[in-house]
Amino acid sequence: MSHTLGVRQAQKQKTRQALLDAALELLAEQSLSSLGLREVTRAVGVAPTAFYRHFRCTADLGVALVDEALGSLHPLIRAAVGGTEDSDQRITRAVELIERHVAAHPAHVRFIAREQHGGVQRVRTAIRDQLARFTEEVREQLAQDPESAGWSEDELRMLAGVYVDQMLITASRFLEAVEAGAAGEEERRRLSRTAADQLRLISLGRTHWRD
Amino acid sequence: MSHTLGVRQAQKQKTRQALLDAALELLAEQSLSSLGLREVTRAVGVAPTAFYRHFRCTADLGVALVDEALGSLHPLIRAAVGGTEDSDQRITRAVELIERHVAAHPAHVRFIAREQHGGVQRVRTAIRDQLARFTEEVREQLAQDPESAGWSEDELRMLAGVYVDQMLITASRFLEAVEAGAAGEEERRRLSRTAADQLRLISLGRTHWRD
DNA sequence: TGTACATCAGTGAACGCGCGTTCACTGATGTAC
DNA sequence: TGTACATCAGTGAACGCGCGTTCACTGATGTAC
Repeated sequence: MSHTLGVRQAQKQKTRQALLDAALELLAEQSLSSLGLREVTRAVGVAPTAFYRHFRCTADLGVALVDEALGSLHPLIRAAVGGTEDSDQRITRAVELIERHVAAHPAHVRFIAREQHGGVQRVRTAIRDQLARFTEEVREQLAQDPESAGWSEDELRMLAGVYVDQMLITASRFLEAVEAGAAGEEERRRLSRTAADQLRLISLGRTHWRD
Repeated sequence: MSHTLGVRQAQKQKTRQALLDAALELLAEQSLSSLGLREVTRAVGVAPTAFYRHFRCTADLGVALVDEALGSLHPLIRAAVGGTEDSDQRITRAVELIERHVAAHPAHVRFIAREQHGGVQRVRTAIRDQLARFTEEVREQLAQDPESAGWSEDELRMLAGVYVDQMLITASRFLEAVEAGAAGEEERRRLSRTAADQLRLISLGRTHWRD
């Protein structure tokens, strides 16, 4: 008979999520360092003071948004990098996964792109740490590939870094096209091709690294 | 007998530059979308209303900062990409140029990294346009290289894009190490090596693109 | 099951403060004669 | 060179406004017996 949460806890979580959602929406048009606590509570429809029941300040809320945006992304990273098809198929699939993720979660992608170098130190740090984890995971995936024979750990990390950087740049480019709606459709196709070519270029460099 | 400016114009320019400098310094700790006009004038030591003699709003000041930060960078880009030495020497030189530029103008680099995806549309657009110009310039330089025989214009632009993206990422990584001061010196050396390896990887891909 | 008490998410009034913007101004610089 | 007038960068007072934070509160939910 495990009522998992209780009415009070459930309601609290709901309000907290409403604050996160409202903040994310407001952050489409501004940076976290200018986001006001009152703006967020006003958008949700609660008193300003209710904010303090969930976060100490907007920077704390920002860190929670980083977890929400990137914490659940690890499976997608593995899916994008892993796989047993040939190189070209993997690249096509990776670009598609990125495009779909951006279309499904544009606000999260924008938040990460914006706050990665944004004005709130703790949020920057949280993002950098998560991206470093992604790089490690990609490195591990690459290490399992027969093509990585003879590569040092540092070299694999360097390669993984290029892939992660490239995926983030591709995501933020897709974002602009997604925001343009139907008008950006051709741009999206063009971006897909360019992104795939750029990944191919990097993979080619990888193949010949040990020449 | 050409007194180039006149006392009044010269004084105005001086104040304008002081506003730009003060804003850039304040933007070390926050984003443009939260920068206040009064903060800037207070830092300079003029009345808040003096601001309006130079800019209509902080977004306008931001666009002026983009020009200051990127407008003068075109010669450096050419120097970094061009040259007749062999590939490895060019890469080493390019990474050195980036590192020196970041050390000489850390605030400018941070501003561009931060506002590239920041909360002020017109500033984002100004940065994107300048970066697109860089990509075109790099493409033109690459086109002159014998190694580019058989490459289409789009392929060269794709390659130029990878180089520009990579240089920007490298610059923003150096920035973190530069901010750490003496403590970041080893990190800077590590970054130099990684950045050079990443450029080598891309150049290798380039060499084998037409295989 | 019912009762008495504890917890705590959300309220609403109040505060002092800094913001962007307006306006009429001052006085040094520039210009016409 | 001197004079009379125009320009305009910077001033300082004033405004209404929304901000973050404090505090004592309310009333639904949770808990102990």
